[in-house]
Amino acid sequence: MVTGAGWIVVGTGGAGVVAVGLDGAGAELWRETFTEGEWPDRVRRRERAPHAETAGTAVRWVWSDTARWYSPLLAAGVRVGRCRDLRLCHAILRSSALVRSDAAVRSPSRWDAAPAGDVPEAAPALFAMTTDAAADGPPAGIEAVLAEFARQRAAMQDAVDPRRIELLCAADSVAALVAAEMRAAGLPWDVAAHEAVLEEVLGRRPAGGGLPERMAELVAQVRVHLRDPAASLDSPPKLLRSLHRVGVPAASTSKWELREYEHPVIAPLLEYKRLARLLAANGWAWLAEWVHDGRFRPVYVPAGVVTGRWASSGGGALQIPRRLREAVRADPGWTFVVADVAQLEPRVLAAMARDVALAQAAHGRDLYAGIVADGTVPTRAEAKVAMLGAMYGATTGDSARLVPRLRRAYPRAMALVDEAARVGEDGGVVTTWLGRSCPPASPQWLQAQRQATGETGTAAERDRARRAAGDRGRFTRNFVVQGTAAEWAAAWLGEVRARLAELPAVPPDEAAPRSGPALADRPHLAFFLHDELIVHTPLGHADAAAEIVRTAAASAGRLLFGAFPIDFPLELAIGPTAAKD
DNA sequence: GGAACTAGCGCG
DNA sequence: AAAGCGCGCTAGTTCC
Repeated sequence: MVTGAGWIVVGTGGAGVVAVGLDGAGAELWRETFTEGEWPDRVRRRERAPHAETAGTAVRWVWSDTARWYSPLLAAGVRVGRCRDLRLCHAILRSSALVRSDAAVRSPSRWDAAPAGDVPEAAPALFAMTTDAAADGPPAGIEAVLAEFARQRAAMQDAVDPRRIELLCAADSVAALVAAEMRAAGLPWDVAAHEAVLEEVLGRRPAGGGLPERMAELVAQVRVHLRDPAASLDSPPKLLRSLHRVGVPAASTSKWELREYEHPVIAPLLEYKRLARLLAANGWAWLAEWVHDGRFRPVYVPAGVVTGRWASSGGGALQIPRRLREAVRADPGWTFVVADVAQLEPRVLAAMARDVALAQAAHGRDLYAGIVADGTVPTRAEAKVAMLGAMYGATTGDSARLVPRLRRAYPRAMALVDEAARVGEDGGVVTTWLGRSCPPASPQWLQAQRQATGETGTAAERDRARRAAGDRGRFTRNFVVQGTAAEWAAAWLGEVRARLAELPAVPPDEAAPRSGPALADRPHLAFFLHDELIVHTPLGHADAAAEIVRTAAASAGRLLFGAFPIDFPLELAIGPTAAKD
C-alpha cells in the first residue's frame, strides 16, 4: 500500500538528531547523525533532492510531534511536503474500532495521551529535543520513534479497512503541518481597525483606566433602574439579588432569561453585558497580549477535540467575534480568499449514509432550501432546526417535533444517527467514516447503568442512569457526524495546502515578510475554523488560489466518499478584509 | 494567596 | 425558541 514511498524517520540520539531513511516496506536504507543546528539544512537538502535510494518518490518525514520538529524548520525558512505525526496517529490507532484489538500499538505505552510538545515562540532552537523527557510530549528518542512507527504501520496493514485509517492518519498529519504553518505565518491583524471597532462599540477608553465611555453610561443607567448607585453588574449573584429587589424574578442573569422580562433595566443591562463581553474577551488587553507586528498567532491544536476537530490554546482563536473579522486585513499587495462550506455536517451525513434523497436535497447551494423544495417541511427555518435536532438529538420543542418528518423523507441518513445514538446509550463505541472512534463509556457510567437496572436500584438512581444514557446517546449521535465533517475538512485543508505550494513564488519585493521566512513569498493558509478557511495571497495569485480552494473541496469529497453524488458548495469571497456578512 | 469550580458567552 | 452537539476564555466565587 505504501510501496515506493520514502520515509525519513527522525529522533534524538547521540549528540543530536538521528535521521533514518526507510523504503516503502520499512527496511532501513541509511542513517545519519547531525547536530540540532543542522536540522533545517538537512531537511532543506532532502526536500530539494531526495536521497538516491528514495529518489523519484515523495519524502515523508516521520516524527514524534509536528509542533516540536517543524516549528524550527519554519523559523529557518524550510517547509516540508509531507509528514507523519506519530503522536496524532497513535491517538487514532489506539482507539480505532478499525484496528485489530491485539495490535501492538494498542498496548499501553508512553505514547498514550501524550500532550503536544510546547514550542516557545521565540526559541526555535531544539533545546527541548535533547532529552527523551517523559513528562511533556511523546518520546522523541530515535529508537522509540522507529519502534512506534513500525507498530503503527503494522496496525494499519492489519486494519479492517487499511485505506480509511491510512487516509485519516495522513489527513491529521497534514493538518498538523497546516497548524504549525498558520502559527508561523499568523493571521494579518490591523490593530487600528480593531481599536476603531472598540471605540465605536465601547466608547472612548479612559486614559486613567476604568470603564470605556459607553459602558460607564450603561452602568449609570442600570443603577438608576436598580435604584442602587453601587449595584454590581459583574457578579451574577449580586446582580440577581438587585433584580429581585426591583421586581424582576429572574432565575439567572443569562441574556436569554433576562430577555423575557419587561422592565426598563433589562435593555441597558443586556447592552452592558454585550459590551462587557467584548471588552473582557477581545478588548485592548487582548490586542496588547495577542497581536504583535500585525499578526495574531494563536496555538492551533489539530484533533484537539474528541471528535477530531481542531482546538486552540491561547487568544481564543476559534471564538473571534464576527464583528472583529473586519480587523483581519491583508498586507499591502496581498488579499484574502475567504471560503466556508454551506451546511457541511448534513452533507457529510448524506454521504456517509449513502442517502440519495438527502444528497438530492443537498444539491446546489442551500441544503435547507432543498429540504423545503422536496416537500419535507414548509419553511427553511423549520428545515434547519429539524436537521440540527436530528444531528444533536433534540428531545423537546419544534426541533424534536419536526425530526420525524426527516425520518420519513431521509430514512437512511436518520437511521445512521439514530443507530449511533442507540449504540452510545448502550455503552458502545461509534466510529467516524475514516475510523476515529469515540472514547469508551467510563467505568462510572457503566457502574451507574448496572446499578439502575439491578434489583436494588432506586428511582433516583434509575433516573440518573437514564439521563446519563441519553447524554451519551446524544454525544455519539453527534460524534459520527461532527467527526466525519472534521475529516472532510482536514482533507480539504491538505489539498489546499498542497496545491497552493505549487503556485510560483512572488519576487522578494512583493513578499509579506511578517508571514515568516517559509511562507512570505507565496499564498498560504492563514486561518481555519471547522468549515471555513482564509488564504492570504498576493493579489496576482488570488484568482488561482480561489480556484484551488474550490477544486480542493470537490477533491476532498471524492477522497472520502468516492463517486457518491454529494457536493460541497462554498461561499467564497476575495477581498482585502476577511469580514463576512 | 492560589487551585478548582461555575456562570456566561463567543465560535462552529 | 433557548431545548439538543463540540469547544475556550474571563471573571467571580468557593475552598483549602
